[in-house]
Amino acid sequence: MSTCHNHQHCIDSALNNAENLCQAAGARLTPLRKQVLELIWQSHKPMGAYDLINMLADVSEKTIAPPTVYRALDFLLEVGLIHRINSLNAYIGCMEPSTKHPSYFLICTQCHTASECNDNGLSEQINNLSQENDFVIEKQWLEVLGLCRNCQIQTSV
Amino acid sequence: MSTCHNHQHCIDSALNNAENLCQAAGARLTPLRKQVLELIWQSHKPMGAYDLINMLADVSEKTIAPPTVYRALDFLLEVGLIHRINSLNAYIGCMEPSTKHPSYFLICTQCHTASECNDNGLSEQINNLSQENDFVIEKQWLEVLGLCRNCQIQTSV
DNA sequence: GACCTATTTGTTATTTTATAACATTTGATG
DNA sequence: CATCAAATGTTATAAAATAACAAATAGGTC
Repeated sequence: MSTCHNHQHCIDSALNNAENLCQAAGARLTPLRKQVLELIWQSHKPMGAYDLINMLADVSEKTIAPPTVYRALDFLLEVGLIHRINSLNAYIGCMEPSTKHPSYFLICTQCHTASECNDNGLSEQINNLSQENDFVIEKQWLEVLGLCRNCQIQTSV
Repeated sequence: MSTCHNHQHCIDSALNNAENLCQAAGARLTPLRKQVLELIWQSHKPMGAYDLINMLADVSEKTIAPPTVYRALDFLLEVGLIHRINSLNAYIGCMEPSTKHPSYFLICTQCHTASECNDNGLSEQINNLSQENDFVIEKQWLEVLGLCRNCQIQTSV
């Protein structure tokens, strides 16, 4: 991903965004939570909880137990700053945390990049489908696994 | 679910279907695999692997180790006789195993009934979205959590 | 600032879900 | 009936997540 955009800028803006959102919502983006969010934003690939634990241990020079990270993840999920990729047991930064929205992802099985696609047409279709079934939506996840543009090229060479 | 249809018929037809499909595909629906499929079809609720292990232990009077069940589940997933509900780490019988198709589910958070909805419009929408992103689909899952008709009524009383 | 309370984080142990590695059995085929 | 591949059994372990309780810390109130 660092090939096609300035990723440091990406991280910075995500963190700034997070600060603002939390402030507005009266939620506390503590150092730990911010650190976890920052680690998640290191890449555009979904990151496992235990990956984060290891990264935290590396950074902070003290071991971090699972509950610590899971609580930070729960907070970030709750506030909408990250999404969970269920098919991978992994977590990824939200591209548009300012508005609550469903979690739709295209996930490359080769390079593991996950790209969020907030598609209104798709949302409507799912809303309609739910209405037809008298079903009231609480949460929703779409996970599409496959090959991204880049990896199709690599693979076909 | 047993309230609105003859569930034994449901199970029977699923098992028959499975027999035929496996025969046609040259896949072996062994007694164990059939038994696991039958247990999964006991309800329209997603069933955990360890639930199945316990049920098998009850039925067969001998303990069944995890790998045994997971291998049966892998087989059934492979052939397309069941789906995995990633958000619940659980497995459920496929309603239309004769054709390969994506896994779209409405899952009630109250009664835990999961209903598969094979919607072409939705499929097309997702295909379009993928094409726009030059993404080649391998697998896909949609999981919508919420309240089914019945449970809305129960809840609002 | 001192005190109180709620929130957050630390810590230990355990649960839940899934797989690795190797042994044994079964079943189709020559 | 001998052989080989596929399926199942067995033991141990990995990976993901949570329960339960203790300690620390941030905000609000006097």
